[in-house]
Amino acid sequence: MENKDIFIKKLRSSGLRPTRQRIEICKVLYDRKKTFHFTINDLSKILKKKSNEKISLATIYNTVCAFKNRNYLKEISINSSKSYFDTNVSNHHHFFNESTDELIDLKNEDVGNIKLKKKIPGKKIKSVEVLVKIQDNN
Amino acid sequence: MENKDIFIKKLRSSGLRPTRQRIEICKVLYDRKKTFHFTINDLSKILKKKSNEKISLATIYNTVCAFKNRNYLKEISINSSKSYFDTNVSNHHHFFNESTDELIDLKNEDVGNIKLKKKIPGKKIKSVEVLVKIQDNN
DNA sequence: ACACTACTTTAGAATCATTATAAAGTAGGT
DNA sequence: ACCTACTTTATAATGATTCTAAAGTAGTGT
Ligand SMILES: [Mn+2]
Ligand SMILES: [Mn+2]
Ligand SMILES: [Zn+2]
Ligand SMILES: [Zn+2]
Repeated sequence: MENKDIFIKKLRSSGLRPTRQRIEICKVLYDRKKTFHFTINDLSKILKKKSNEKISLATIYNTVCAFKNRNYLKEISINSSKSYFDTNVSNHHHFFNESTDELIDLKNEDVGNIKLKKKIPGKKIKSVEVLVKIQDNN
Repeated sequence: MENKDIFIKKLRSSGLRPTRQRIEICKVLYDRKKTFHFTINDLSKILKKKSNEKISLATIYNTVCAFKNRNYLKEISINSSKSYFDTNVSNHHHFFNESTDELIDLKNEDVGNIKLKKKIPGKKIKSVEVLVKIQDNN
């Protein structure tokens, strides 16, 4: 399991000791090929299924928050009821399927280049992101 | 006060009786020239100052929610901690000033036309909105 | 104007996501 | 092995939002 070493590095560089629980969290987050979009509740349920450890919500929040601060995870705000996180930390755009509450990455090339014609003096731009809300054709 | 009649119509068409409290809420929301972006807490504080009535949070939530359902208000999700509402109910884009937690409208013409090159079969697009996060120059 | 009924207001409780607390457990250095 | 700082976890606290139910009010009809 060479990935484990990568996870340990991720944890250490986030200021966290590599513990059993945190390694399990890393496996769910990063042991996959595609981008993972999730809520804390999603992550918690997956951990309950896939891992033998019981991992408390406090530990999950703690680890996710540290990864977010270290820019190993990105937070996405879609609606007020809960927070989404994204293993794709680059600036990018999203579809949000309101029928399934599912987030889907949009590649930057799938969205024409966005040129802002308005500037605000004394302010710098931190990000420009597009959210496309979609629904099932009923 | 001809505006009062407009407020009464808004309320009735939202399925609400025009009460003292709801008229006060309407005044704060709609008796202004520019778009108003607010949180429930903002609105509550303004009502405490500008109005002699004491208006409970329950009434504020109730009224705002009815206006949102009737499309007299639009909800904007910026971060997970609280919900913003907008008296500009058209599809439009925003600056969000992270230094002040302030929302600012961007006109559609201030953002180049956005052409999506990716479609998702069986889904229809409900909205395409851009959020530009800005911060004070240090 | 009076009465009736359905809708409204409100204080307070309930809920839910998230954060904080603090006691018991563990990792890493010596 | 020992020490100490960091971690885990159950549990409590918080804060936004929603719910409840009792007291108040608006609209309708008389
Ligand atoms: Mn989910
Ligand atoms: Mn505000
Ligand atoms: Zn993404
Ligand atoms: Zn707006």
